[in-house]
Amino acid sequence: MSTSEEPAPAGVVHRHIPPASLARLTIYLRALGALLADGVERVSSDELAEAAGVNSPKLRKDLSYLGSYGTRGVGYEVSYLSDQISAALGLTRNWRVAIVGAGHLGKALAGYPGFGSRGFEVVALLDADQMVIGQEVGWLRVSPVKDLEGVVQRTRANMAVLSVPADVAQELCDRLIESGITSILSFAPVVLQVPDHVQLRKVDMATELQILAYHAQRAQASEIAAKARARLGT
Amino acid sequence: MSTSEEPAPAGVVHRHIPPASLARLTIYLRALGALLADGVERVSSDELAEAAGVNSPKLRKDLSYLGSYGTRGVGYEVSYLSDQISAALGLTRNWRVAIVGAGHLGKALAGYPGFGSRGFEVVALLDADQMVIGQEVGWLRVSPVKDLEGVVQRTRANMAVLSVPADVAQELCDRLIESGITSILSFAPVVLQVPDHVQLRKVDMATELQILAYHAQRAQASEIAAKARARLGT
DNA sequence: TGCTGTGAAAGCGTTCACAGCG
DNA sequence: CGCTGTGAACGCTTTCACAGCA
Repeated sequence: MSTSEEPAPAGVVHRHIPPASLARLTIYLRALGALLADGVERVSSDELAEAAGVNSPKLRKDLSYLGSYGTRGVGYEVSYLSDQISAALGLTRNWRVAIVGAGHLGKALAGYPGFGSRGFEVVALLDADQMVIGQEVGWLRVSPVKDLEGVVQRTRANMAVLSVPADVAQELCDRLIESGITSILSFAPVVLQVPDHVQLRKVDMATELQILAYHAQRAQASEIAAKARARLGT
Repeated sequence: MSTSEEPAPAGVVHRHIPPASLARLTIYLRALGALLADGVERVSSDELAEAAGVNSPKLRKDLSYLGSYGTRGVGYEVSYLSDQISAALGLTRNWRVAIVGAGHLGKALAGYPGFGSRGFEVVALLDADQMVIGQEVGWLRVSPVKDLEGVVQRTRANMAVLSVPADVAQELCDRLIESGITSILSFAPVVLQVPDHVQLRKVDMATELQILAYHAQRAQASEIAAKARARLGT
């Protein structure tokens, strides 16, 4: 298990964690953190699965992509498993995040608690608005987005968050990539074009709400249908 | 095509759109809106797919879950297709959204532009902090979260957004459900427990960043491996 | 005996090639 | 002839049952 595909350079590089598992591993990590804070030393897959809101075979399968870190008949040691997941996700490195756009969203992100911890550090906060530039937000001062390239270089940022209006998102995305950033998390409600070597993830609130609306509408519709059927039945 | 499972009460209820398609349909809708604003009347699946960042067979498959709204040899009429997707997603109803938590994130959401349009209306903004209660945010005044039940009832909210700290999220989630809300979008970094009839969706920035970190780490690792190989090769 | 780790089967989602109309 | 609509094949996820250790 947990073989590397090449002679392996120093650290163990795991062979491909499926995207669906990857997303859940971050949830397990958070649940383990909570257990650790509570002083819990061991968990079974059932308990951890419960805390993470999944079923236990799925959790065990997910963990099996990393290796065998449990003890049969006993369970998992909380701190050890937490470390192993962190390592597999690349959270032992220190990621330096530049937040582009210092509106309410950008400020919310800059102040996000689970952000500073877990290997992420916000090293820059940028905005185009003269009224906002120079403001202090937490430990940071808002830099002019005009100087994006310089700021990225000086702060050695290696990740970026885009929290800007849709109409300027592509332009700023291009400039980030030009500056050497290859990992971008975008909150802008537009489809961004990026080259293959750049990792782009999107968070889209409009999409989320619309999906909720779809389910709510269906629930309502089938409720109405049920009532109609009941009326006809009696 | 597009059959309904029961005698069909008034509007056509489509038989189950796959989750993955559903998420993409919201993107197509946005792209169609942009085309509409530009005065474009017709699109081919190739063009729309390009705008939405997917390949065209996938787009056509997605649209086929709704019905056959295109013209072979020609393409799709922008406004008609837009209406059909809106109808299928339940965006013809008016959704009344209560935002719980008026920190930076809550305020950002309250002011979100693509929010007011497309059938969503923010009808309440609540917070626990005395300093924030009573503040005006856009057209709204922040209400005390203590009166959540009353506010939900008075405003006839039928959806809620949770933008509160993790430690109070479950409690407020329970109160929302108690108040009759069955669709909740949570930004709190915790696993929330909800009954089956409630639709809960989560947006988790920590998860997104960690997924980016994983890919960035892998890219780096394989780069290092490549360099090592190059050195050994020469 | 108890709980982990995992192959094998079932269920979804995506891709593709092409049939079907305008 | 062009572009849509779709069945069938493929690949990825999830589920399950149970083999494997402590």
